[in-house]
Amino acid sequence: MKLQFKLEKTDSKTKARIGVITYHQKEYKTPMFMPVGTNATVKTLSPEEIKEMGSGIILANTYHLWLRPGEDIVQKAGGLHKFMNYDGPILTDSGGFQVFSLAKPKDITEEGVHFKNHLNGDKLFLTPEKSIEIQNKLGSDIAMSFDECPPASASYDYLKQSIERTIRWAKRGKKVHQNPDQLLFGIVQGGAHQDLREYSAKKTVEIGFDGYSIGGVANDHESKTDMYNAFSYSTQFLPVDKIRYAMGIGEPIDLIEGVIRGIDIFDCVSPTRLARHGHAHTKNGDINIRNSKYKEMFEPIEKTCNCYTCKNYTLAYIRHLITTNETFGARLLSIHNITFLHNLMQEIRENIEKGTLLEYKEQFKKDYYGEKHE
RNA sequence: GCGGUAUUGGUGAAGUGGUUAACACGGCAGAUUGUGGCUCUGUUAUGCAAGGGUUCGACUCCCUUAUAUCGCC
Repeated sequence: MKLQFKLEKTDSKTKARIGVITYHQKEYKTPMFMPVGTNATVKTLSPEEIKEMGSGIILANTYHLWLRPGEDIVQKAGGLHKFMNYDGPILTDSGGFQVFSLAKPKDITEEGVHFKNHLNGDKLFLTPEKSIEIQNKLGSDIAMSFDECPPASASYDYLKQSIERTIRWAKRGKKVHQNPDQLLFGIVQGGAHQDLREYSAKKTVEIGFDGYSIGGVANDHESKTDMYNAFSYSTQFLPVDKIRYAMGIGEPIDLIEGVIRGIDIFDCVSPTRLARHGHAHTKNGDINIRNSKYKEMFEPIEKTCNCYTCKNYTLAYIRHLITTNETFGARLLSIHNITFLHNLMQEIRENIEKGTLLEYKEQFKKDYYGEKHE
């Protein structure tokens, strides 16, 4: 049963959109934030908790599941949903980002990418066809094209030839894609260059995908301006009736700016990673719960927050769990951080409905960064 | 009671007459955007048990005291 997307509303003042994803009789609104579950689990959280937080799509990682337990085992289990007991929609990354982080430019060939298994150093070879085959077997609802994800600081010439190759890889991947219940998304690259983003977007749309991703952002300490421009340069050439997905974006302000530039869905490791490192999102900025000032604060992270963590646990207790390296602390903070982003997206949707998204953004920034910011 | 040995940050400790007392852990603080629960960065003893002495200069040598510990009567 394929996941469906329907565009419901477009903001008159910005490029923001509201849409509905239908999946097995359930509806999920966009703009949406997707938690990341690399190894077929959103780290420390159960599927019940994920659903209770209001998550829709979650992300799993092709590269990691390819290595362990292997796509054949997941297939034997009946696919990712059954394997991990999650009946909501699942999106799989293509492994392209691991190429970016594990391979050297010289290991990237026309045929595919040679790189080392990060677990044991074994030589690996991933191709567009292999990536799609793995994702077909995993049985995710949305598969990603296998792309190269060059850093934004790469030279114009490198980006240009990389985009050309990613487009050829996208065609190869689409050709072998054969899971009728699975959508396949193409990926737009091009760094911060307007013409390259335009070219990449148009060529990718020409191939024809079920949705489109913006890749190559927030991977190289590039400026916020460059990131936001990359969104704008890309989305303007994408079909309005298809999902636009900004890969790896999760800072609250980036979500708002992304939505304003026409993005529908985002994924990011940040809420769960920050949680493991003891950080919590709040309306008034992120906090490091290890800070000694929380030692005796017997109150929730945010009094107004409706999440399980804030309804039941105090800063002092969570700080204690984090400093003693107890996994329950990471779990409580993960619940809070993911809920925070889901609530943020809901407020974004409400403000698109009301036509007040830009005002909302200004207020959010004031609260989050303080009066002094900008 | 007599004799030996020891005492350096919150902790384990290095140093041995010569500029700012090594290193590690911990603490404090920061980083983290298509996940290696990893990692990285900064900071953390105005002082070497206490007091006195020798010396140009002492954590380092000497004396006294305190404490710990071992052995002997």
